Amino acid sequence: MSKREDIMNATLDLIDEEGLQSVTFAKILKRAKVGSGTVFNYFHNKEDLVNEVYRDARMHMGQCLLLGYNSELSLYERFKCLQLNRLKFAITFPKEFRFIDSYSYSPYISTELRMLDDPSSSREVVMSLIIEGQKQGMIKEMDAQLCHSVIHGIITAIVKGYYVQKYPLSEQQVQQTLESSWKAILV
Amino acid sequence: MSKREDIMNATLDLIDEEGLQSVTFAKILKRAKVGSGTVFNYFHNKEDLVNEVYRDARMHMGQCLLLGYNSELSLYERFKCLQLNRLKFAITFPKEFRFIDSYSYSPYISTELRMLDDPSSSREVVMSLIIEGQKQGMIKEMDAQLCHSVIHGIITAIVKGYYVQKYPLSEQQVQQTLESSWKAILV
Amino acid sequence: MSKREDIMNATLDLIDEEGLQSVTFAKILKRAKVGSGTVFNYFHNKEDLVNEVYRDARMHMGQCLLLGYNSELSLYERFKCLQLNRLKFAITFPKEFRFIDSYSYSPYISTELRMLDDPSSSREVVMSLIIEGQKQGMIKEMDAQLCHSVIHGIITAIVKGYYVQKYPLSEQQVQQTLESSWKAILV
Amino acid sequence: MSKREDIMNATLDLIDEEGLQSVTFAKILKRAKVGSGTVFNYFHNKEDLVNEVYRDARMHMGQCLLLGYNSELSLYERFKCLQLNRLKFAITFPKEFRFIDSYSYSPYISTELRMLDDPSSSREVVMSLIIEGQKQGMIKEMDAQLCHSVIHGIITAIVKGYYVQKYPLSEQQVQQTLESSWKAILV
DNA sequence: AATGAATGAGACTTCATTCAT
DNA sequence: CATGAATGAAGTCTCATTCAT
Repeated sequence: MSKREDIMNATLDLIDEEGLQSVTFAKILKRAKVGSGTVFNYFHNKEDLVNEVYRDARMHMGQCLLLGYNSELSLYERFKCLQLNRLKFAITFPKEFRFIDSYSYSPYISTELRMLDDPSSSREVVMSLIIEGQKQGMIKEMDAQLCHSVIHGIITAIVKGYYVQKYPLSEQQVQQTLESSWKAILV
Repeated sequence: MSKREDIMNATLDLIDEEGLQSVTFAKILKRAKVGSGTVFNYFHNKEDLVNEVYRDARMHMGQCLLLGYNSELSLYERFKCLQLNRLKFAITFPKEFRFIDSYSYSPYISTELRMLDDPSSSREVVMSLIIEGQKQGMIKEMDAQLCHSVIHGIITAIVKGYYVQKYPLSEQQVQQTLESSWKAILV
Repeated sequence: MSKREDIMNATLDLIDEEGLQSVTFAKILKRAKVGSGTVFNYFHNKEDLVNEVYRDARMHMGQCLLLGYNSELSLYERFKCLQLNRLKFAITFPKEFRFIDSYSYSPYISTELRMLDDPSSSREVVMSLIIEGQKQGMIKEMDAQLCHSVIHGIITAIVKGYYVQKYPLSEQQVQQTLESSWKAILV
Repeated sequence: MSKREDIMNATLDLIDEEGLQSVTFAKILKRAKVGSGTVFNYFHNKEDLVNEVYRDARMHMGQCLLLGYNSELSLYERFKCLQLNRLKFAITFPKEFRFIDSYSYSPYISTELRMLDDPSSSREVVMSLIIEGQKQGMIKEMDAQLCHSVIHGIITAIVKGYYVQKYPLSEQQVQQTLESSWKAILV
């Protein structure tokens, strides 16, 4: 693994463990096992490093959200695919998910990066799915953005509870969660 | 207003504006218009100050969440009351809400404080309401904590979208949100 | 003596001894006997500190250059006064003089400061004296700025030779220098 | 052109543009278009590189100062030749001249190098010319070194004014400058 | 109680230099 | 010879905290 990756991994780990505010170069260097100068051969400064880590996490999530998405499937199946992908991503890559969730609106993250759209723009996919459902009369006639917030918010809250071990997430509970989020926006 | 309050208000303002990580004493002192030594007459150190601000915010939210709660009302009305109270609090006191939402799991906030239960323990009220609904066969038989996460998550996501002006929150949209969260947990 | 003065004196000393480029805060702090933070209560950064030292030196020199200047005196006597004042300043305050001479065109010194005119603008006094002499037919008809460079250059070169002990500057040699510079610009 | 020369030229350019203190290897490497290791094949370290550049400049100036010098000519003509050579060198090779003038007494330049005598020792030529003139009763009886400082100082001051465009140096003004410096040391 | 000058640990960053390729 | 990734000593500067007034 390259030094650059070592540094980025160490940074993500530390952000997750101690919070962005308490991540120092000294800690990063020690964990990544590189000399202090090395970081600056790859990143212009600390903010740049953090932003690169953020960009990577966003790109990664963007890819995962659309895994196995098949526009031929029924509305409900597509909905479940997208919601499940998000849930799985959050569970499989908790550090990435938490970092994105916690710091997207931190002043440390540049505005342009925050606005970053996923590679294949999963956000757009979800939005158009909602609108399609509304046209079909299945999904409630409410602001599509609001709708999006509702279903996204459920997943986010669920995984956060899972992280702090308020409950496990068995197969059954995952299904219940998906159903809940589906029912929340039905007419 | 006392110096102590000046300091705490300035601190909350700055946390909301710039993020906890970039709040320095220098900025607090300037905004609160006090000398640097004064802070240490009221707070042991910076962590202590932040935790006091956090405690205040939590206490305040705890009070607001149960405003007008009447255990005589129907299950649905009680549910709406609690959800609406949370939504109103978030809209009326955005700085408090965001601070609590963003930093509850920051290492800066002491564990005991994070666990803090509201004065009249609104959390318990919500939980028992869920369990009561499940006994009556109205609310879906899923982990009560999970259920709680779902309805809480919807409110949180909605107000965050509102903060960044993805949509306004008209009376109608508020009602739609409450309905959504209710339907999300119905059998 | 105030800490601020301690710091400025230490800085001037070190610049003179080791050159601007090798002056570090560590050296300044040690010599001025102050803590590292103290400097930054008085100066915004290193460049600011150096510029303040430069400003002081320029102000000081400006005052010295016009000491005892009497516009009633004869042209030659006024000329000698000005030249002698510069020579004396250079001899009495070698650190200030060398600093000004060496670093006026260093990028470290801000442009505005470099352009700084002496309090009572000794430069203007010299220039008008030259022009007056030209009108009287005593001083050679050459560009007044060029004339000024000539007489200033002689003093500068002389004191630099004196600094490196190429020769002492006895009373007689001072007089010879003044005469030389006078003759250099006579018709 | 060899890499070695590329490096030395880049170094001189940068010293002139930004000052010795802010010249870094990174800048040199970029401008000279060589890898970082390459420098160390030619120069032991940074100080060594700078000293080599200085030596070259001094050697070059030494050669130029005696161009066309003819010991058969009259005292005044020889004087003018030497002074004019210095003036021309300064105008033709401003980077070399400024480097020598500014940093001869910098601690970066080794003492031995600073003392360096020109190949054909122009300094000695000027000095003996002065002494010869004094024996003939043409040049004022003052310390020969002082005398040397006077005429050298005039040229230095003139070209510095020219560099910052205080005035152009027309043929006439060059002649006036030479005359001035001659008159400055006449009896 | 209120102040703010002084402090120093520790943060970020630069840069000359090395060394394996 | 030529390269440039890696290095770490040393630099500048920040900031929470102390303490005499």
